Order: sequence, then structure tokens, then C-alpha cells
Amino acid sequence: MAKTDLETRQARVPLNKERILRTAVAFADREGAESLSMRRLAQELDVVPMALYKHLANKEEMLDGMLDVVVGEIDPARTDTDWKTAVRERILSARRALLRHPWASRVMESRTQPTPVVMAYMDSMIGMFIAGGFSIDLTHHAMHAMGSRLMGFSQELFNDQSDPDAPMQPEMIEAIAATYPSIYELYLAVSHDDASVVGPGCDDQFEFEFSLDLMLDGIERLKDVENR
Amino acid sequence: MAKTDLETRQARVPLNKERILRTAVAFADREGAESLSMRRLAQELDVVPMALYKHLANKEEMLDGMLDVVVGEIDPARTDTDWKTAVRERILSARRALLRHPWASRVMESRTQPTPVVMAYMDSMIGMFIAGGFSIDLTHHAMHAMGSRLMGFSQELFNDQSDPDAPMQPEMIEAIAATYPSIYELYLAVSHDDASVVGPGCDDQFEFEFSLDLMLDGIERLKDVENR
DNA sequence: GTGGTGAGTGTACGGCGTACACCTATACCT
DNA sequence: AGGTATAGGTGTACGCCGTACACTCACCAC
Repeated sequence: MAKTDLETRQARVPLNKERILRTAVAFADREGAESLSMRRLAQELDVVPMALYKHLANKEEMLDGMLDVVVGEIDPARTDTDWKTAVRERILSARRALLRHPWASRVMESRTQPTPVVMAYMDSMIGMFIAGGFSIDLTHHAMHAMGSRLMGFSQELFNDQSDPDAPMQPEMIEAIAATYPSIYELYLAVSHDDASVVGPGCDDQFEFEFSLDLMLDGIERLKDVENR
Repeated sequence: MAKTDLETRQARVPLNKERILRTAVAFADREGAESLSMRRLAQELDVVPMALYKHLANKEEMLDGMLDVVVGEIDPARTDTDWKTAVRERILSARRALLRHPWASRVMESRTQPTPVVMAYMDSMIGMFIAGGFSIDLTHHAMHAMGSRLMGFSQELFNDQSDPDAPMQPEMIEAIAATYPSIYELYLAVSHDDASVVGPGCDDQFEFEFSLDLMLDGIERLKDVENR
């Protein structure tokens, strides 16, 4: 009896959507999104799986909510500078948020409908271009062209190397050299730049900013043509 | 007995990897990748689910195989023009292949390791830049910058509208107008360009080529700077 | 007290990928 | 021709998954 009493006494923190989402995000940060199931999450919260469904319609809604948490971490737009700096810094802030939650870009790719939070982010992004003097049409094209870069990632096409700094067996390298000569050539050049011959080979942050600036410069030029 | 005899007689086409993959691709084309399970596919092939595993290690390997089928549909590189035309046309061919198999880009995004077929495609793509006079480093950056565009798609961030030409309820439009003024402004401009006010609103092919050319022009300029 | 309400529970269902043991028809060797 | 190895198809079973549905029970206003 004493035990039951104590259990009931220690007013167990009640569930609510926000606490569920925070826990889910933390779990995904720790274990990856693919190991996040409703059942595991319920366990994490010391609750029976179905309890979650009093606060969320289904798993999809939860994933959306988790992404909203991430998007919520993106800094608001600066208003004290030109459009290009403002857009650039905002996107880099988005990227920082996504890097904090490595599962997020993949989950984002899997979503089909934007949430209101994402819509609001897009809305403000569009606003930045318009305020910067872009025509509506060019803004539209720019938004398309930026694509997922707007959210802070370029999908890297197999970015997730199994072992971040796997030393790459020499025989594997040889096989690659024979079969994919151009990849090998590129690999040689890139890994040579780096401190170690076997390092990660390229600086993702640099590559991201490189192509971000390629886009920004490109659309800036188009804007100037338009206004000439 | 006659029946059994007949059944055994009509030499049932034997399973093999290629036939499985062809059937899987056709099924995904028809029903979408999310409804493709090993069990449904086995059913499609009039075979017990586990039969598939004599030809494929697991579902992942099957998905990879399906993507290889799609990548196999991309035209080989032209060798009779400048790098820019050759790259551009190859990418547009990739895009055509992906549009034939709407599930493919999403599945591709979900993969973590490239298959040899994809590696070969990348290799030849790299080769096109190098042959075009790009330095290795610039080639490397270009490959990163092009990202999924190399495979014929830019991830559209919620490109899949539930109903391709849903008329958009007026009250929904009003709600959007109030909450997301910039999105609304863009929506107005874009849908006005179009024949109908409620049409798809934008031409994906145009947007794809727009940003493809933005990238190609950008890296071309960098190449010229490099060689100056 | 009474009755309504909303959060948490328990059970159950149908689906999934696939491990493992089994059967069987063919192919090959002597 | 007889024996046997092997590859391809089968059947059963396991442990996951998301979630429908009926329930209990604490709390609340009246």
C-alpha cells in the first residue's frame, strides 16, 4: 500500500504534446530516427504506447511536430542588412539547426505536406527576397532553385558514410581506381588537400557554402539584369 | 491429377533477379513505393514471400536493384559536343527517367550507399567535367553543388500535392492570404501567369531547367575565372 | 452524490521483414 | 540406371510495427 500511495503521491509529470515532442527529438538525436517507434518512445516516457495517441493523431503528426521543433530553432531573419546577407545568414542558421539533429533532413525529405511552421518559414523567406527588390517571378524561381538549401541542407546523395573516418582498405581503393577512374582521380585530389590521406576527404560546410553562394550570386545577377 | 499434371506441365517461368526487379519496378510505378512490400511483390509473382530471398539478400538490396533499373534508363553521355551541352542533356535524360518512375527520387533519397551502377554514373559525370577542362577541385565542388540535380531531380520540399489540380477552396485561399502574406502574393502572381487561376501554378520542368542552368552558368563562370 | 470528461490502460489485429527447417525437381557423376 | 549434391520454392514462426477500440479511473461542476 505504501508503495502504491507513493506512486500516486509523486504526481507523475503529465503527458502533453510538447513533452512528447521534446522527448522524441532527444531520442532521435541519440538513437536515430529509424529506431524511433511509438512503442520505444512510450517506453521512454514510462507510459503505455496508446497514451501517446491522446495527444497526437498518429506517427506522421509526431514527425511533423518534431520537425517543427527543429525549424523553431532557426534564428529569425535579420532586418539590419541587405537581402543577400540576411538570406545567407538565415540559411546558415537553418543548417546549424539541422546539424544539431542529424535525422531531421532525412525525415524532412520523407514528408509530403508542409506544416504551418514550415509554411511560416517559407513565407518569411519569400518576404526577404521581395523586400530585397526581387520581382515576384524571380523570387518564385529563386525559391525553387534553392530547394532544400533553404532548409539548410543540400541532399548529398549518400552523405552518410557508415564509418565517418573509415581508413579505406587499400585493396578497396585499388578496386575503385580500376573501375571508376574519375572518382579515383577526384578522391586522390581531395584527400591530398587534406591533412591525412585517409581523412573524411571533404569539408561539408565548405561545400554547402560554396553552392549556396553559387546560387545567391547567380540569382543576384539575374536580379540586376531584371532591374537594369 | 490432371490438374496437377497441367500445373507442373505449364513450365512456370522461373524466378530470377531480373524478373523480380522488373516486376517490382512496374508495381511501384503502378501503386507507389510505399505499397511495395516483399509479401505483395511475391503475390504479384505468384510465389511465396520467402522465394524472393533466394535471389535477393533483403529488401534494401531490392530497392537498390530497382534504382539500378532506373539509372540504367539514363542515356549515355554524348561525346560530340561541349561539356555544358553534354552535361545538361544527360541530366535532362536522367530527369526523364525519374519522371517515368515517380517513386524513384524518394527511394533514392532514402538510400545510404551508392550501388556500383550509380557509382559508374557518377564516375562518368565526373569524367565529363574533367574532359570539359575543369580542374579537379572545381569538378569536386561542382559535383557537390549539383547534388541531386545530377540524378535528375531537385528535391522540391513537398512537391507531391495530394490532388494534382485541386481547385483550392476559396476559404482556404483566404486563410493563407491572412496567415502567409508572401506566399499568397507569390501564389497570385504565379497562378495569374497560368491559363487558369487555379491550375498547378508552376511548371516543374521549367523550374528544374532554370536552376540547372543557374548552376551550369555559375560553374562555367568559375571555370573561366580559373583558366583566365 | 451524480454524471460528464479527458488522460492513461489493456488487449487485439493485421501488416511487415525475414530466420530457419524443409521439400523437391533437376543435373551431374559413376 | 542409381545415387547424390544442389538450387529454387515452401511453410511456419518470431518479433517488430502502427493503431482501433473498449475500458478504467481521477477529477470536475452541479
